[in-house]
Amino acid sequence: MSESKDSQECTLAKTFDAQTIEPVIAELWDNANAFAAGAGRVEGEDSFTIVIPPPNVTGSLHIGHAFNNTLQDILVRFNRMQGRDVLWQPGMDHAGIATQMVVERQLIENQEPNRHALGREKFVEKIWQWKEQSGGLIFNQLRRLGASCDWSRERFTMDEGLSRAVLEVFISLYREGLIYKDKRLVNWDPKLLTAISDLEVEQIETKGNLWHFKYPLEPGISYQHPFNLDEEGNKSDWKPSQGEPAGYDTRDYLIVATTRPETMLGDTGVAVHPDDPRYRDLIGKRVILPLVGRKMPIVADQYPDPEEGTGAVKMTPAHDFNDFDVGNRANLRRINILTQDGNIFLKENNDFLEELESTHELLDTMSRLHGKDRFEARTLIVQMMDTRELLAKTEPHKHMVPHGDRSGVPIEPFLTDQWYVNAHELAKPAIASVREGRTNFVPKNWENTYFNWMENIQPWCISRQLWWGHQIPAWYGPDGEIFVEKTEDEAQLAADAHYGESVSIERDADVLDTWFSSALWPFSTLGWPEKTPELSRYYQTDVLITGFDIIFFWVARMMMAGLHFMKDEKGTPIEPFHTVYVHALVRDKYGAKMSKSKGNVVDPLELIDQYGADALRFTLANMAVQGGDVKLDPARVAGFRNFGTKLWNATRFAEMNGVQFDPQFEPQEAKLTISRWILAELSIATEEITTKIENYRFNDAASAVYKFVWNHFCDWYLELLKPVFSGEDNDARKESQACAAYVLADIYKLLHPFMPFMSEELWQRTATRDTLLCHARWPSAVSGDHEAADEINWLIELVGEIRSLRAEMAIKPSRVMSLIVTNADKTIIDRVQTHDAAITRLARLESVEIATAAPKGSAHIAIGNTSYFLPLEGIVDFSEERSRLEKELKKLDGEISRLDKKLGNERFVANAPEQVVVEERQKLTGYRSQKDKMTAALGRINEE
RNA sequence: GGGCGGUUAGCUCAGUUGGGAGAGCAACUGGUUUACACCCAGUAGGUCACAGGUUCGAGCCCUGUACCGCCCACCA
Repeated sequence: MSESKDSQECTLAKTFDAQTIEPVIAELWDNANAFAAGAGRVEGEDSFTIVIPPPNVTGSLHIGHAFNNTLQDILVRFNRMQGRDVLWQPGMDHAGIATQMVVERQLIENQEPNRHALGREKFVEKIWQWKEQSGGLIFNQLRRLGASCDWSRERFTMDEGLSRAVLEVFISLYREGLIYKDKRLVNWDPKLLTAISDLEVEQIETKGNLWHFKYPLEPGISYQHPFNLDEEGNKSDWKPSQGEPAGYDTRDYLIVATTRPETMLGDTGVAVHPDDPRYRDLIGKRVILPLVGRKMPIVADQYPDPEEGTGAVKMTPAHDFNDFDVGNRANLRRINILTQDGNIFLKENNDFLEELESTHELLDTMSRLHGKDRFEARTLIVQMMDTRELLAKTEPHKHMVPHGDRSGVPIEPFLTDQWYVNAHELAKPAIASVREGRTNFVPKNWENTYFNWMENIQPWCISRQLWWGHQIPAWYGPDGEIFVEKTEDEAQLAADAHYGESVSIERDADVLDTWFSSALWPFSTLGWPEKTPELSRYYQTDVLITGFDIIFFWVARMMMAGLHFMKDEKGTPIEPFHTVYVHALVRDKYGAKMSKSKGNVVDPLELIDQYGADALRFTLANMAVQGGDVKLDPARVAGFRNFGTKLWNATRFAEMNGVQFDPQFEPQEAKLTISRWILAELSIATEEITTKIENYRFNDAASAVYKFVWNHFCDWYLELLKPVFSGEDNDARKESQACAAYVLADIYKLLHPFMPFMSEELWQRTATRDTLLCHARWPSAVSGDHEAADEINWLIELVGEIRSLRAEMAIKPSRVMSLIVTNADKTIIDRVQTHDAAITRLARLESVEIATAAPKGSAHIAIGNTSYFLPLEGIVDFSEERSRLEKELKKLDGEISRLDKKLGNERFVANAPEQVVVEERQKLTGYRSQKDKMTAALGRINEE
């Protein structure tokens, strides 16, 4: 190549080496402090804030994080390029149970003393040490993904500042009566030895049995129990809905059913429905609890369903949530017969022993069952009941058993003192905000889920019997009086004042549920309760991006906390965010949930190693369809890596042809049709990408970039430029070089939110830039140029038709031939002349000639009113062309008759919008003219 | 039991206000052309789950059915 054509050596490698370059770019951003809040902003622009869903301090990056953070980063980078004052607030969650478990496990592995041996203070110290050394791994991984958080503002839920916020919130809510202490049943985890909230309980379907036990009535009491007879004359159960029973048995016992025999030791009654005719006369009478000998009342309650089971239900108020409620209404005793770790507890259990006679049977029961594990006790009790002929029936039974989501063991409803938040009260404004559109869910249907939960919300149990977390700021006086204060000193003062003397107080040992501090995240991270500049600038945050699995855990609670504590000058509550974008969970390529046990986990870091962060991000963005699951097939990541390579090579090609950024270039002044065309296409793409990101249509935005780069820019624009670059027209070449550079620069910008590394690298390498790409101004769309578009679209269609025809006719690619154009008007003649070089090159022709008559022995193409012929004589068999034309004609006939019918339908013409009718008419005219030409061509072939 | 979502090409999925269905991958045919084989050109492939209804017109709206998935729920 000669110097005069500005050609130069290419400085880019053949492919983008993500492994090497991504870290370099990351460092470039780091050194420039490129993601600090407000970096790159334009004076006067609004702020844009996202708080990261804080990952667990124990966590490492899984594919869900990668997805979630990719979407956040797209929005953040997009807004930063819009010139907004952007803050992406990063941070981590102390993750109470999870972290404590990790460190405890580590102690075991290192054969160090366990936490009880260490004591609370030392153990917590160990966790802090662990956090400093091993915690927060995930942040480096997020950096590798390209997450543009303001890392200098990293927060931790156990930070001093955030802990102050927790303290403030707890104390305020306590003083307002919205936090209180209560003794009621909680979900108790017998393995982790702590209470957990309803949300941390997972219902798992389990195969079990329904055991039917006979509970004898007090001596001397009996009743008539109805029965039915089946066809074979056997007795069967009778239900109140079945009319008259076949007969009655005299019974001196009741039959109750249970899935949990081990809890019967804590039974304190039997409940029946007040209207159940079978038991009406027994209400107020007593039964005797087998194995124990406790005399328990038969009580009436609405809870038992006469149509279910036997209609009589044993009551264990201390070990079952329903029974607890019934017990409250019927005034039944609560007897706890389990220890914290789920063993039977009878000896020296005063609740249990109260009112019992010390019979031989009781002593036997106690010696056989005391201290036994709850499941072992279940088997034993069934055996003991069977031995006494009190086991009426054993039915296999599938039911949902609550399990602790962390420990995986069945949870135990357990009677303890715990702290609760009055969620019902706090939920009211949170519901109203969404109801009234001040906070919006995207997609909107998640609002139903939100309402459904919020409207049925239960008191939130916030105390945990753990050591890692925010210790509850409550102290107890000698008689149990509670003093909630910020510090021990203040509590001491309050206590002394209360008692009128100096007393010793003791702090509540429990810590708060981790989600309690997470609920404050959107304002605690900004410095609240201090009135910081950040708080006023960045709160309310803009959009929260999260998976649907934590709407309840987190979104709902942030709404409650934010609305309660954040107010404007007029005292109007401010929502923590105006939009909640809820994305799907990432599943494997078969749609199954990823889990370690299934072995189908896709490790995002492996994908990054293999294909680069950009490729992974682009894949995830492409799959972020609103509503659907995301099924990730690693093969797709390879495909999008290829997309990156394509652009990389397009840049290489441009560079090799002297394409250089020219600040003088004004797109409005472009003269060449191809320039005006690609600029118009660029504008359309810009408009679409912008709108789609603004509407959280990440997949549409990504595919719009993809299409523009690959199908418009590479497939056509660069191909069309090849003859220009090698041609003699210096002005045309110069404009093309400047125009290509201009378009490329915009491509880098448009691509940047999706593929930040490669786009930044190309941006930096293709010109001397006065800014980082991540701070460059987002392009704006300008109006299109229809004339140029028509012309190039004609060109594309023509070349496409010729290519198809050549392939169908099996004409060798190496064979060049002429194209004969007939029936061309001035416009077409001009176009043919202008694009002669491009057409011959792209369609592999020798020349393009204007003629007045169709040449002999040629294949025919009709576009608009013009005919194009490829001479085939001596090249192919004409029967090929004949059958091709016949096939085309058949297709056209189909279309024509369809349109004829449609347009012949008066009601269509009358009712359809004017524009649709016009379009259909135009289509019909087009097909007809094409048909005419095809018919003529066929006629010629048949003559020859 | 309640609620939500899905069913479109061999596979994975798009299809935003109703005007005869698209992409990527896979398949098939061909290809050393000023970048790119992680490429280029071309081809084939669909009763849009089923049945009704509304409409001039339905993948899209309505009703029902079947199958699949998820969430919530106190069935002893």
